[in-house]
Formats: sequence, C-alpha cells, structure tokens
Amino acid sequence: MRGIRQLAKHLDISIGTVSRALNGKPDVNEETRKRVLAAAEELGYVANQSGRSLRQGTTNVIGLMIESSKETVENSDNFFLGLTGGLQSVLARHKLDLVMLPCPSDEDPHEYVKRMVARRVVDAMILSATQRIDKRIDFLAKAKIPFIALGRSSSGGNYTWIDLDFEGVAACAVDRLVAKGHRRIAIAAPSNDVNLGYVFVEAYRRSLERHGIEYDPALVIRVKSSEQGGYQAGHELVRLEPRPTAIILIYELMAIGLYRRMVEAGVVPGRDLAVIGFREEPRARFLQPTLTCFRMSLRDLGVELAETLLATMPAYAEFYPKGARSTIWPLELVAGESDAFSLDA
Amino acid sequence: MRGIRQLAKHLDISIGTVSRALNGKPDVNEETRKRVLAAAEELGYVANQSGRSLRQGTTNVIGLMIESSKETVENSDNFFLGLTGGLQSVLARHKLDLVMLPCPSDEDPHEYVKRMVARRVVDAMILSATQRIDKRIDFLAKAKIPFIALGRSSSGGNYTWIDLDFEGVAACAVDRLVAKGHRRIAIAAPSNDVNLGYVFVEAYRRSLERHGIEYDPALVIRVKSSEQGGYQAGHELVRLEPRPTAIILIYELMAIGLYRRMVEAGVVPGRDLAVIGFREEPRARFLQPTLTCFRMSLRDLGVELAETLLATMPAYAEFYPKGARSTIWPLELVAGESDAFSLDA
DNA sequence: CTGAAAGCGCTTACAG
DNA sequence: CTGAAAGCGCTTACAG
Repeated sequence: MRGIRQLAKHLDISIGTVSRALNGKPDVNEETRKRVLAAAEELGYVANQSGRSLRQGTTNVIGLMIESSKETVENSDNFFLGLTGGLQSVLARHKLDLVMLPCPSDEDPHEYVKRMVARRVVDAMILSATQRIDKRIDFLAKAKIPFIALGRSSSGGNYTWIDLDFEGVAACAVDRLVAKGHRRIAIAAPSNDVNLGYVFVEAYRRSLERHGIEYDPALVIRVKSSEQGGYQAGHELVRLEPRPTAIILIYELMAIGLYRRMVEAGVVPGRDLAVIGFREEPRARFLQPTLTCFRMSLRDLGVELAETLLATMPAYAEFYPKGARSTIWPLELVAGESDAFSLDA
Repeated sequence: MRGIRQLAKHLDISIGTVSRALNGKPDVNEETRKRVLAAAEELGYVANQSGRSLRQGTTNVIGLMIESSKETVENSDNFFLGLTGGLQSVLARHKLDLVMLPCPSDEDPHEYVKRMVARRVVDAMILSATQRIDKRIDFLAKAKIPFIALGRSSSGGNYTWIDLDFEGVAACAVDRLVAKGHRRIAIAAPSNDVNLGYVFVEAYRRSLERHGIEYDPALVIRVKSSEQGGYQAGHELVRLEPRPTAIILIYELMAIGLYRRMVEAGVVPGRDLAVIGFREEPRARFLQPTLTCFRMSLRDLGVELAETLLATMPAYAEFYPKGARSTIWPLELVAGESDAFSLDA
C-alpha cells in the first residue's frame, strides 16, 4: 500500500486525520499531530504529489522556462542557475518546488508552454528571453495561468514583468562617456528579436539626444550575444570611419571577445577606446584594464521574481501585500579602468 | 469540466474510448480515433498529468538533478543545458518530459533526492557531480528508483553510470608531453571530493609510471574548478622549484585563468610552458596560443545518457536492447599550439 | 477533535 | 470495437 492509508493503519487512526495533521490544519489535537509527524518521519512518508494535485487542482510546482538554443548553451553564463537560489528561498516558504523547463530548440516555445500548461505539470510559469512579440505571453494571459516574465514585451497587454533597468544603464553609460568628452559612442546590441535589444538601443538614443548628440544608426553594431559577438563587434568597430572613441556593450560576455580583438588591432581599452560592459561577470573579472560595468544580485532578483509571481496567485497573494507590480530592476555601477580617461587629455 | 469527460461528451462516446484513442491503443476503430484526435486538437485537450500519474503510477517525467552551489553558478559553463538537447530527443520518442531539478545549495543533495522521489515528481533521475561517497546513489539503488549517474562513484555497488574517459585523456596528454621531452609534468586537479579528481589523478600517475617517470605529489596542484582556480594553479606553478615544463588541466575554464597568470609571470604558453586543457570550450577558443584540448559532443552524450537510462527502466528496456551498460565516454584530441614545442630544442 | 465518504481525472481490466 | 465501472492517493466538506 505504501501511502497515507498504510500510515493511518500504522497509527490506528483515519487517513483524514493523518492528512490534516500533516498539512498543518488547525483542527487536530496537538498530541495526535506529533504522533503523525513522528511516524511520517520515521517511515519516510511523503504525500504522493499526483494524489494531492488531482484532489487540489494544483501541482505545487513552479516552472522556470529556459530556451536551450545553441546560442544560449554555448554562451550564456549560468544566469538562470543564479536565479534559482533566490527563487527557491521564497517558494520553500509555501512548500512549492522549482523545476527548470528546458524548451528543446526544435520545439516552438509557444507550443512547449501550451503543452506544459495543458498537462498541468506546473501551477505557474516564469518566462525568460521575452521577445518583442511573444505568443507565450498572450497564451498564458488568456488561459489565466499565473506567470511572470523576466523581460518586457509588446504582447499580452497588462501582464506582470520584471526587467533590468536598461534605460538606467544606458543613461549612466552615456552620461559617463559624454562627461569624459566622448561624442562618437558605439553600442553593441543583440542581433535577434529579443526585446532587451530594442529597449536598450532606444534608451541609448534618448540619452545621446539629451546631450545634443545626434543618433547615428551606423554606430549600432548588431552582433550575437556572446563572446564571439564581442569579437565581431570589435572587428566592425575598428573599420568604422572615423572610429568611435567609446563602446557600450549589452551583453556580459562580449567584453572578453572585444578585448581580444582590440589586442589584435593594437587598440588599448582604457586608453584608445573607452569600454563599458554590461552586467558584472566572474569570468570578465580578469580583464586588464578592469572593466567598467554594472552589478546586480541574481539571488535578490530571484527573490523578487518569486514574490511578485506569488502575488499574482490568489492562493498566495495575501502573503505579498505589495501586490503584483511590474518593476524595473536596478543595477549599480562598478567603475573600472576601461573608461577611465578623458578625450581632451 | 474541461477534461476527458467533456471531450467524450462532445464526441458522444465514452471516456474509455477517448482515452484508448488518444493513447494509441490498437483496439480502436480508425475512424473513431481520427475523430478523437481531431477534436482533441481543436479543443486543445491534453490529458491532465496528475490523473494519468495517479492511475498509472508513473509521472512520465525524468529529472536531471543539478547542484546549484555558488561554484557551479559562477563558473560552470552550460554543461547541463548542453545535455538537454540530446536527452530530450530520446525522451520525446516515449512522450517523456525532461525537467531540471536544481538542488538548493542550502539543502543536502541526499535529502533533496529523497524528497523528489518520495513526492513522486519524476519516474527516474539523472545524477551529476557524483562524489566518491555518494549517498544519493545508495538511496536510489535501495529504493529501486531508476537512475543513471554521470560519473563514477564508490557507492551503490553495481549501478549504471556513464563517465568521461579521464584515463584516456590523462594517458593521451602524458604521452604527448613525454614525447616532446617533458619529465616534470604538473596537473591541476579539483580540490573538492568530486570523484573525477581521483580518477584523473590516478590515471595521470599510472601514465607517468608507464614512461618510467616517478610520480611527485608536489606536482598535483589542488584548486577550484573554475577560471580563478586556473589562475591559482598558475600562481602555484611558477613557485615550484624546479618549475614544471608542462601542465595538464582537469577543468575546461582553468586555461583562461592560467594563461592570465602566465602573462603576468612572463611565461609564454607554448614556448616556456606546455599546456593541455581539458574539454574544448567556446570561451577558451580565443586563447593565444591556441589550446590543445579534448573535444566531445554534449548532445551525443545526452543521447547516450537517455538511452542507457531508459534501458534500466522495465517499461522501456525493450527499445534499447544494448541494455544498461556503464560506459566510458571518449574524447577526441584537438591539437593546438599550447604544447607544440619540444623541450630538447 | 475525529471518522466516513465523496470525488479530483485519468487508464484499464472486464463484459458484451 | 465500445461502454460501464473500479480505483490510483490524496484532501475536504460533512456529521457527529
């Protein structure tokens, strides 16, 4: 039998009481509860999730969807793994488990989400890598499945998201560079349809205009979000005429490839070219000269994601009175040597 | 209602027939099956997994367990994400889904596995980062839960595993270096209890002895499996007296840190020091001189892992007549410039 | 505070 | 080939 029935028989009480004791219901004699908990511990009993799910209509599992495209696999650092600690610390309060759902690269992400939701393997979803037009968002919103998106999108109307403060990063980077006398500032942006590319480049454009610098589309270098992309960006940079005196990178690993290409071209970052990287990255810590970039805590972001997601779920909303507000996640400047020179000098 | 009942009513047949049609049972009229499949497609019906699981006693989900320690998060490349493509291509044949189970760093991996198994969230497990003594393996073996370990261990008796060919890599690396005249060959090995460290160092020792070179424990440099660890290994290397003329690295990202430290020390890889890296890595592709290392296909390894795991499961064994054999996964040498010099020269 | 019973959505012997 | 019914392991109104 090996289920609640067996445990109940062992204790010589009804399965209903066992269930109530295990689930912390108030109407159970404390003495009884103790006996039940002790026996469960001793016999290694844990409720079968399928039984619970079927009865309650919930799985108590939250899914973090990950796209495992070749590009993600080869180049991403463990961004998502970095989030899990924070996510789990919140979910554990409610005995919710986190699973990562890798969408096969040959399956349409939209179909994948539909399948996972229809099968009821998770109660709620955390989406990432949002596209400008993202059918997953429309689907989840229409199906009334709780979800949160890590990233903005034009889709889905009034859904809940958290996104990095690309505007703040772009503005801060441009301000710094302009203050040092730079006027020709290039930017390396992702070549695919991921939404952050649009948001970032737009913020860059507005920041330039705020300083009375005309936006020049030729300075927007479209490359892959990878180390190789950074190398490619460097390659295109040195061919621009006149050459930009500064470059802003939108992806953390680009800096490594860019530096490499600069060495080849005899261009010294921090002297001949100002470089501002994006997110601080352990693997970029060795760069010489040290990279000016932006810092954030993946763990804290995970906490915020989980709390905001739970706030959208009726069963947990009461614990998160701040509600399901979409938020912009700030990053903090880490000044390095890579932009520490003035052009006038 | 929104379940098989509703779909059956819509089609005006019994739920049993609907179920049989959907599950590809042979005893269904082809005409009926077509109608059912069409209606399911149209109405977006997918069987609720909890109902199926409860009835069948299986979840149709396979879990890939990942330890999200700080070290893994900061330094691992997406090794696991690289496996998912191959894993899923096999699992999809049997309509099995893959989920990644990140073990919180503050939870004991052994407890985590117990909880996941007791809750019945997965039918089988893929373990990684096996320790020399690994309680998870003992537990799963005793509980008769199907599993496969990526990595050998002393635990669990006669379980099924796939492991990289550390012996082959070590022998190949030592042979190459000795052929070039090297006699003082250092090795950078992981400082924790992960099993591969033991296997690799042991193979290195035997390879040396095969060439009549005495094994010198001082040349085994214990560092973290990370870029920083590589830097640290370089640091210790230059202090060894007399300095080794070659070094073998056991972790892919070590090379980047090692090169960095060599530049600082004025030691030129490929001229003053022969370097052989471990697994070929996109991020190490830029190194100058190019790194001699070993290549493998993560996708193919994923396929092998999935097929071998399924061979251990009674329900799928018939499809995998090769059976559940433990295997050593070969790596192929990629000759670079980092060891392309002879000592006698 | 506890027990008996219903029922969540499926699949699968069993009858016909 | 199809239908009616049992039952997987739980939780939760409902009675007492």
